[in-house]
Amino acid sequence: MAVSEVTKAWLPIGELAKRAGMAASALRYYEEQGLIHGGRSASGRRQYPREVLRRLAFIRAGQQVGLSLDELKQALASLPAQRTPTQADWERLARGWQRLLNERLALMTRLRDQLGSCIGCGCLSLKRCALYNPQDLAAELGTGPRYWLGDTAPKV
Amino acid sequence: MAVSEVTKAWLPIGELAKRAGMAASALRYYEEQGLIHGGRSASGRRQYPREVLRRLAFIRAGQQVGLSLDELKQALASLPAQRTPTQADWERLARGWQRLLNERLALMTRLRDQLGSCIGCGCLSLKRCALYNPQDLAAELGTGPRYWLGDTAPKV
DNA sequence: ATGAAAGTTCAAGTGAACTTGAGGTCAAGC
DNA sequence: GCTTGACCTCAAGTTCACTTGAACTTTCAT
Repeated sequence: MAVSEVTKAWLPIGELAKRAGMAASALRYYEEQGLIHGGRSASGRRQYPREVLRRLAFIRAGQQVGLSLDELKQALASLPAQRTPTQADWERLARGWQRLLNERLALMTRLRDQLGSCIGCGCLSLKRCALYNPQDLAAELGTGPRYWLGDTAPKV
Repeated sequence: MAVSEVTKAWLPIGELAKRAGMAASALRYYEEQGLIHGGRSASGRRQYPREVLRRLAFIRAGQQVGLSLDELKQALASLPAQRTPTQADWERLARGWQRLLNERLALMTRLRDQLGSCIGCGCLSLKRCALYNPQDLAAELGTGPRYWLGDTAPKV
């Protein structure tokens, strides 16, 4: 019989790290933070089901659009705890996410379009200037990561 | 004669902070980091020309799209040192920036569009999956801030 | 049987972007 | 003239998302 029986396919952390393109230390950190979960072998080594790869992909992509690990954790928490998430589960997640992505896209687009007419203009129309009045857009971001926007809103 | 002569309009740090919607401590930090510059009063207090407001707007907006202070500093360094930047100067900056914004927009758009068909699908086509293969897009981001993408690329 | 490779825990370090606090100075209004 | 508030410096603290290192164990190939 071949080396893999029915390929139970528990992934040790190093293997998972390689497949996900992340450092093992990061995965340990994620587990510690409750973003991913796995079992242990008899000798205490971490073992992950393949499903975790999808979680990691979700996490990575989420980070790319500026979500914090905490936000990602919230999102992932809505997945079923012990049964393997179905396609429908993931799609529900993705949908909520697309809304956020769309918002962020709108923010950036608006920023881009106003830049040319705004940044060099002397900004006579402060009321509608994306640069001087980012707070209305920023409000949507809520308690997100600091680097998306500081929490101080202009009083101007 | 009114209270403001020709309105020399040096802004003390508190005033600038209020107008920019940022904390004074942040402005001190920016100055320390060389992103903004100002003079001092006889008694050693910081004084900023109004032009600095524009720099701050630029900085804030840049942060919103994920640029680091270091990148912003580079961009701002291309402004004329002591003469007040002209409209043309700012527009040149804005143009280079729009390119970057466009790239980032493309990344996010692609991410959004692939999410629905990707995240719940089992991802048979790993080769063209935005979730599993973000590194080609990420490459453009260069040495940017960490939160845009870690530096590890998947080997998958 | 042995040594490398891969795993473990736990504490501490890193870098970005600030904030906070202590201790002190200066200017303006009453 | 005195208090209040805005400002100063400098050092240290904070959060996020990890990484690094030390000390130790387990697994695997030869």
